[in-house]
Amino acid sequence: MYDFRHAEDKWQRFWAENKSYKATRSGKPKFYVLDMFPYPSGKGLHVGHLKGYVASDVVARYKRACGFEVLHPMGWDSFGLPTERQAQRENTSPQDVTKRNIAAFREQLEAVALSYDWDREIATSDPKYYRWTQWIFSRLFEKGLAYTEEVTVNWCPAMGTVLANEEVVDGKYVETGDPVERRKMKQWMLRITAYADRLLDDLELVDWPKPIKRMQENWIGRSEGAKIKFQLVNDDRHVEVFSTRPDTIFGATYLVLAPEHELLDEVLQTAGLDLTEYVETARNRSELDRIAGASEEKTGFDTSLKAVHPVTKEEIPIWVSDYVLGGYGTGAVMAVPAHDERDFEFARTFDLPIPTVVVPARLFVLDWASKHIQLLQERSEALSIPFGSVLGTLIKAAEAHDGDKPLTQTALENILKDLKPGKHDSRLAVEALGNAINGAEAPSDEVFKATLARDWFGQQPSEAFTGKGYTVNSSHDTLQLNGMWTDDAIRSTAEWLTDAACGATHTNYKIRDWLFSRQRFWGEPFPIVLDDENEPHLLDDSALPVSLPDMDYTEFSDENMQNADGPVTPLGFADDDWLRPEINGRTFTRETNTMPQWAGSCWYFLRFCDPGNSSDLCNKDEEAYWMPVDLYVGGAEHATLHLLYARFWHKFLYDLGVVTSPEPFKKLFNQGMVHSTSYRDASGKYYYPDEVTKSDNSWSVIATGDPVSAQVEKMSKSKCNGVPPEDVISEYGSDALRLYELFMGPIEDGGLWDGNGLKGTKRFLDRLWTLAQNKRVPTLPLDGDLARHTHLTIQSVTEDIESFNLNTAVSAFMKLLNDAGKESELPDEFFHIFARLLQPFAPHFAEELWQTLGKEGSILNAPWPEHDPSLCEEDEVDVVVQVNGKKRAIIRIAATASQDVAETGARTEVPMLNESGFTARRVIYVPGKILNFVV
RNA sequence: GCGGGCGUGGUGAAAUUGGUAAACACAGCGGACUUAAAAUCCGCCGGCCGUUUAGGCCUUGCCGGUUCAAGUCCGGCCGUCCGCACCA
Repeated sequence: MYDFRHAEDKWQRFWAENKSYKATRSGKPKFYVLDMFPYPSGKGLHVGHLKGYVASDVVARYKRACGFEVLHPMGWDSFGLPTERQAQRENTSPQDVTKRNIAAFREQLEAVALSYDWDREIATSDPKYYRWTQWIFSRLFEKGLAYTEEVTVNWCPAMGTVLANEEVVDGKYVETGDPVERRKMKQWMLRITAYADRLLDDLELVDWPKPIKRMQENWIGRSEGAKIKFQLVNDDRHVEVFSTRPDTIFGATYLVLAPEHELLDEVLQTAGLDLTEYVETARNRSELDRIAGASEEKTGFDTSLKAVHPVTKEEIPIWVSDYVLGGYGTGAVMAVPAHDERDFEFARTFDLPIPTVVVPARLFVLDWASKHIQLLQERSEALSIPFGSVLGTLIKAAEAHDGDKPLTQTALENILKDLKPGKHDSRLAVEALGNAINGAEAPSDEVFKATLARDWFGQQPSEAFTGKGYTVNSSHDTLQLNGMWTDDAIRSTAEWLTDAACGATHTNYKIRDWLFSRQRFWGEPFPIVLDDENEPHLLDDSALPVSLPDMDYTEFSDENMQNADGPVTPLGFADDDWLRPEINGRTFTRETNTMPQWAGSCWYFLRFCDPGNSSDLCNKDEEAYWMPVDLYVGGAEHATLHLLYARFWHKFLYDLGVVTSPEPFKKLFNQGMVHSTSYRDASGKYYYPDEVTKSDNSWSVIATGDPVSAQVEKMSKSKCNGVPPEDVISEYGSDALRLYELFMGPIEDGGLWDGNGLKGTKRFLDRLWTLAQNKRVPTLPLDGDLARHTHLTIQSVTEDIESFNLNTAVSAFMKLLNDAGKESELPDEFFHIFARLLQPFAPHFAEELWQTLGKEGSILNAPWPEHDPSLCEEDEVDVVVQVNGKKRAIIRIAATASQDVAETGARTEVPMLNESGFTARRVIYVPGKILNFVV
């Protein structure tokens, strides 16, 4: 039996003593494999966290064996609120808590034999590290990308701090679920919006999962449109609106202001009570309330202000409604009820007119058809289907064919030509048109006109049409849009607006600037001091790092953090020695906010290239050699947080010339969340698996007999379903754990943790070990089927690692072992290859096996095996014989056999092929795969 | 509501990218070894029909299409998960 405890002790010590994973800049090609570094919480790691770490470790080890210089580092994202809270609870300092948690985390990671270069270990809370975080902030400040502003912020009372937009989902703090309020406060902001375009466009440069890219695109939310000015009646001021559809300007029958709109401030002084109350309530509404209101009926008030329509010069009313957001665009919209769902609802609610100015392409088809009735009728007769069906199918096909582009006459003619009975699913269109046009008879021109009129002009539309189409009802003296396709109408309108000096094209973004300050202690202090007027001054670089002061942390009780004037920051309690520095004879007050947790992780991958540098954040040569990160592995939950922030800072550093690549992470992989069964009683209290028992299909608590429900949930300590790796390792060993983490399923799928599954991977190692002890014959050559299977395994495992399909790599090992188990003697060569293939997956085992084979030194020095293609080829192959696609037999013939040979072979196996009257209409032969007789 | 993904045995999952569906493993069942249990080894293991055998039919959420051939491609449903959400 393989003694995993002995092997783990021995080899972990060996690797540490020999610094086996040390990365040094060399002449070799480099490969940078990075894991998202963890936040060292007091709860420790569970097996779910390890899945991505093990997977990236396999790649790191494989790349080393392939001759790459591999950088595979690990560190700690160690600033953060939970540590601060833990320190309060334990009456100690965040520094002490951090130190302890890091030690515990590192011990857990080392037990899994992750091949990190520990000499490069960093922690974001180390002053030697955050000195450079502050340095980057200083550069941002100098370039005007960091600024303070009185803004409406997401204030989280439970956390006692403000939060970034990215940290708030559904009006709650994404980490804890605590509600978030809106509050006006002066805060530090980073101008990420200045990089919006590049953050969006450069997504093309990286090999990332599509969902993550899509999430970033949506978050940045670029939309092209125009800003349009509406002059106020009897007033020289104007309201500016943003619209992505300036082409619908003739359909704009009123304006709507957001409750936050500044024009209202004055109106409110004379307005009636109802309006005032509405605006005040909306302005103070919490995020949660506002979201809840989205599904309700639209509300609003007429402000009694009037604006002049820029084209028609008609007077239109100005309303206020909370469906218009103060923070997006200009905080005001021109309402086009016929072509915007929200405006439509609003107009319905308040009984405002809904004039149509765009009609869908369908109309064009009808219009064209009305002029080509002859042609349609011919097709109708040729296909012997009703005229209404031909037309309906034509419309359906035209829309499906090119829904977003204008239809051309040629396109319609082609579609008509391609029509076959039943070829297109046209039920809906046929139904509608069949009724309208009345069956097989070709309708008259009048019928068409009547149909068009009824559908688009005659009555109020039943819903907003928001797609592209043809512009109608949109011509006035100087601007004629009638008949234009939407894209052209947008262009024409924009030109007109520019000429008339009442608007211009404009690109708008959903992304806002990044709120960059927090009212917490355990974060990076800003390199900023404030003068008596509260104006910020940047400290000289020589003053860095601005270290956190020693403080009595127990003072940070929740009561102390609040007072009548609002929140107080912990650093505000620091002694004057720290808080009130004297610079050039003048006394300043330090900025007492700290940076958010995301700051440190924005650039840590750079520091790993040169972690000890005290004169630079990273040496230029080191950066140029190692960067960018070739493979980055971590959870998808950072899609619009860390991954966006880090790209922003990286681009800024690129502009400064500090880094040489525009994007930091070339290839990204998301590991899925591991789930396991959790047990919860009626009150919501969770129990550990060993506290509950199952009888008759229901679960109950052993101690009390209370019933509990069992469900599958994300693995986490708080749900008592997080499995600690040390428990698994002591029973099955580190290598069996590693193999199981990978064997569970694809990396990105997460999967369900099944303790029994570990038996399989442990059994695999034990059986291989036994084979090596009992059946090894050193002089035996590796040949025949075993040689073929072995080399095929080299090939498939290599491909699997390259494409990150590690679950199938493990199963390839098992198949090879099952095959080898049938032999009575096995050559050394077989084990040599097996050990090297296994090294990235089961490193302790591979070392131990290598040594058993009499090899000198560590297997880490052995090169990755290469497969011999000539050994992989087979002389004879299985070919499936089918009749009409149905499997009838499998024949074994020469791989190079001709079709004649194959057919002869098939006839001896499948009697029905020889029956009189059997004639194949066609025979399809795919050598090595299939022989199909079609009758 | 919008965007994206996913749906295959009792379970986790494979399937050379259109060519033998269910590899590999877990669980289960039967057997060997053992005083016994564990461990280990051997066999069976999608469904239906067939007493065993031989064999046959069906099967990748549902309906339809393309193809000699569909888990894979196309269209439409249903279910599920994730992200965004009154973004003009």
